[in-house]
Amino acid sequence: MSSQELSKSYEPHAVEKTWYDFWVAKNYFHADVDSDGAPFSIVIPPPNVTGSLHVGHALNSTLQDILVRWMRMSGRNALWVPGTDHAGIATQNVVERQLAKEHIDRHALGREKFIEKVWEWKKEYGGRIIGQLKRLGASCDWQRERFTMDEGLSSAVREVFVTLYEEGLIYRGERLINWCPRCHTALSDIEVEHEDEKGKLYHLAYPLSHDHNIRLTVATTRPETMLGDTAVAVHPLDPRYKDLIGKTVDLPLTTRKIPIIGDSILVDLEFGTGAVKVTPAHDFNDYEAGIRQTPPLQRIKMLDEKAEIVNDIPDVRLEALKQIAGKPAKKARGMVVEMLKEQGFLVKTEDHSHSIGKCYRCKSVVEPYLSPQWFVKTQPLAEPAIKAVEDGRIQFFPKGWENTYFDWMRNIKDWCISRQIWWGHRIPAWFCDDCGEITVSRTEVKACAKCKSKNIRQETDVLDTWFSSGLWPFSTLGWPGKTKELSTYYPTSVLVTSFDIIFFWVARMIMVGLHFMHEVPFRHVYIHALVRDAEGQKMSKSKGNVIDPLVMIDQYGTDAFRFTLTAFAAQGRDIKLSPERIEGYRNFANKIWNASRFVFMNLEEGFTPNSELIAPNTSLADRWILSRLNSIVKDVQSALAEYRFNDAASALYQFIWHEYCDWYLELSKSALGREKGSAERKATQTMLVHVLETALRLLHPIMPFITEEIWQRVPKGGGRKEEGGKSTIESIMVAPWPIVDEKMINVEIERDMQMVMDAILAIRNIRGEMNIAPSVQIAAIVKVENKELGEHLERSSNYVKTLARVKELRVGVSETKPKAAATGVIKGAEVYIPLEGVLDLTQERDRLMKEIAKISKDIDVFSRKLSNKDFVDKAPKAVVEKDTAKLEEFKVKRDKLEQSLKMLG
RNA sequence: GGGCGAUUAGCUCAGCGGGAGAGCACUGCCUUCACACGGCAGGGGUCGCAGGUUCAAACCCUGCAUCGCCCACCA
Repeated sequence: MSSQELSKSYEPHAVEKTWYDFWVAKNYFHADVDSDGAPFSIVIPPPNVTGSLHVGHALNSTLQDILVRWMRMSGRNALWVPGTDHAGIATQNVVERQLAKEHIDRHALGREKFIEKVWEWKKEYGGRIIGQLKRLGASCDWQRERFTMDEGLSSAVREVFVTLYEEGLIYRGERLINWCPRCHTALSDIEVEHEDEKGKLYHLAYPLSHDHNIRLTVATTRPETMLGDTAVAVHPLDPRYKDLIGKTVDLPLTTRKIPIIGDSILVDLEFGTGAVKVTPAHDFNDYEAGIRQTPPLQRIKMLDEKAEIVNDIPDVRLEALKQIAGKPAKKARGMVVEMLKEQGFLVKTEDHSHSIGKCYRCKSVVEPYLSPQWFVKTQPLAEPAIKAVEDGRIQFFPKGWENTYFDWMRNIKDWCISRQIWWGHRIPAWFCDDCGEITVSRTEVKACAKCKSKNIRQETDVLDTWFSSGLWPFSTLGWPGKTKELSTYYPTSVLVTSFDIIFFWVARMIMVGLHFMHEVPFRHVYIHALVRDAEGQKMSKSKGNVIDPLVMIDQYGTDAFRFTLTAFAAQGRDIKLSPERIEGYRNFANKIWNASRFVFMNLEEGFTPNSELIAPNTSLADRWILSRLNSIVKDVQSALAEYRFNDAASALYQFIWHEYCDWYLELSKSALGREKGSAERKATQTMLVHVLETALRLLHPIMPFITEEIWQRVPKGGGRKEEGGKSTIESIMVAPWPIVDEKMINVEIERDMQMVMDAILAIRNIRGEMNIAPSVQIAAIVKVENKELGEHLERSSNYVKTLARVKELRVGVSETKPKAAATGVIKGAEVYIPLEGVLDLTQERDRLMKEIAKISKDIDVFSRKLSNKDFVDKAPKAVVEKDTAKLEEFKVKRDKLEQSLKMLG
């Protein structure tokens, strides 16, 4: 492992694939149910098969990988289950589009053939995202990869469906649902996105049946549905209209008379005209009002499943309807408005902005549509699910998301689970054409359960894709079988996901998991941020601001990319990502690389670290870096345990760069300069290796590749015994996680080291301010307050000489300031630099005056504070004492500075 | 309409009761034998606004403003 083998900068692409293949070959990612160690398990939020890796996946997977690698190193039986989701509508759309390019229509192809095509597509492209996860370094157990339409998962789906049906928690019924006219399917409430849009508010005049001279004006944004009106509602207390309740109006364009009803929920006295047309088959509020009324209102269907106007409305003047039949809703609107206008029923039109529901997959405007669908009765499932979070069996991180969860769960509505598409789990229900009975079964049905007729056909609808992903935490572990995987890894330890699927997925997993497993699906839910572009915009293809993770990986390396995501993964805040931000961490990777190069360069051939030398009785620098290292071990550990990924990352960054590299490596140079084989050199070499090796292990979960690449070159044998015999370990991935050694954390050592650092900084500061060239060696004189400090500094004079480029250092209690000298003041001492030769009196005077001004400000602040009686009386004693001491310190410092100024003349 | 979050150095953000911090950017010096993807030194902020609590407020409370997100049936 000679240093020549290491290039001058880290080249990620040369090593990433090699190590990933190595890990796979060694089977390190595989979790064995029989292995020792407390189980730790995560199931991946299965990405859509249609997807390719975007930054959201990259963040999500990086965080999971960090947890899994960390836990695996910590000796846990760690499992990360990967897989993909069949993503019903999304995938069907993709394949449809692909077929359209070949001028093939799915209806012409037929259901069976089309599904075959989708499978073919899945086989060819469905694995793409998995390959991309591997480039990211994800240590998933690929032997356990699952797909929501695998045989096993499909039987889990069927088991859950049938059981819920038998329990009366799944029912079929005609309800008003959200219909996407483009996808030709029902959607659940949360699959509808509401967007504000500018539209028109049309005022229509409906003549009273008993007196056509009096007309009731209603306001509507959707005039085309007026043909389906079955009532006009007014507020029962409205003095304008209350006497009309019970009378009827003649519905324009039709021959129908519809009642005027009173409904205080539907009608807002303040809005519009105070009178509302009621169309129960095409509006959710009207639908509710229709049920609420006694007797319930008729529901007249205007639209068919294509959201086209249909011709089955009773009692309508055919000429009006004939014209618009078969037209899409939007087109019909214009035509109906035109007709109303011609016949004098349109009073006025005004601009109006309101929110419009759109399909979350294709952004088409959804239509409320009355049709027979399958539903899950959610309330009985929601109650235990709410309780599980209330009593802490499931904890959200950050906790604030629990409120979001509660809000939704406490107002949950039945879940429409049927979709009128082809790709997905076909609902296991059979309709009897003879007696109308519905037979629901776990197995293929041949005859009607009631009349035994063979004249049956299976439901053509499939299930909402979220139905199967809701079972993911246990279906992937072999349920409904009673597998060892289930008993070992369920409940899973933590779910890592983003907030936008709390309702879609998290809530449903909790409901279904509790119902079927009688145990929560996961103990923790970590909700991470959304990744946005540098301006805080959501990334989208149309905006062209998408950052492709694979491009970033190509450009900066996987580790730099992962570290960036981790460093920005603060709880409760979105991540604004830009390439420049990744560049900074690419530099960090390079820094680690070069620090390692330095260490290796300074080891003799065949060097073996001697763990005996890692003891608290070596040099100050050694003891200091050990103390710092152990603090960091502690910090990283607790940060990860609390999902403070950014804190773990910045602690490591700070330690490795600014403590290990900036100080320790520099400090080690004097010891390394000793003759080969000397005790001091050997101890320092051991320490360099030990700290590097430990830091690599701490960093490995975040930066798996570079840490492995370097770790493989680190001479082993120097680790602490309780961390196991590292020399036999083949990979950092399976090396033990560092354990903090509290004894090594030593505040006195850190304080002593601080004094040395302060002295060095003071001298460097003078050099910088006075513009003394680095090549110029200077003399330094330190006047210390007491003998102990003097001895201490004396012992560390090598450090000061090397790091501050001092050729001669004098330390003593009775040292005095030479005539033309610059002064630096540190705690417990004064530093003088004789300025003969380079002296610039004016500059030095300026510097001193600036410093005096600064410290005078501090003194002011503290004097004022301490002369405040209330403060002295009421503040804690320790605080007052601390501040008093500080004030004294400042005053002494100022006196010294003033003295120096005087001496400069 | 309800809820949540944000507002701190030019930018991105940490800090969440006791002397305002980091990274990037900026300025000066340095091709010092690990690293110029570097080193050393430095400049820069009345912590969104207005009140209040407190001996003490970036931090707690109230209100306001701006931005972002989520939820909700406003015809």
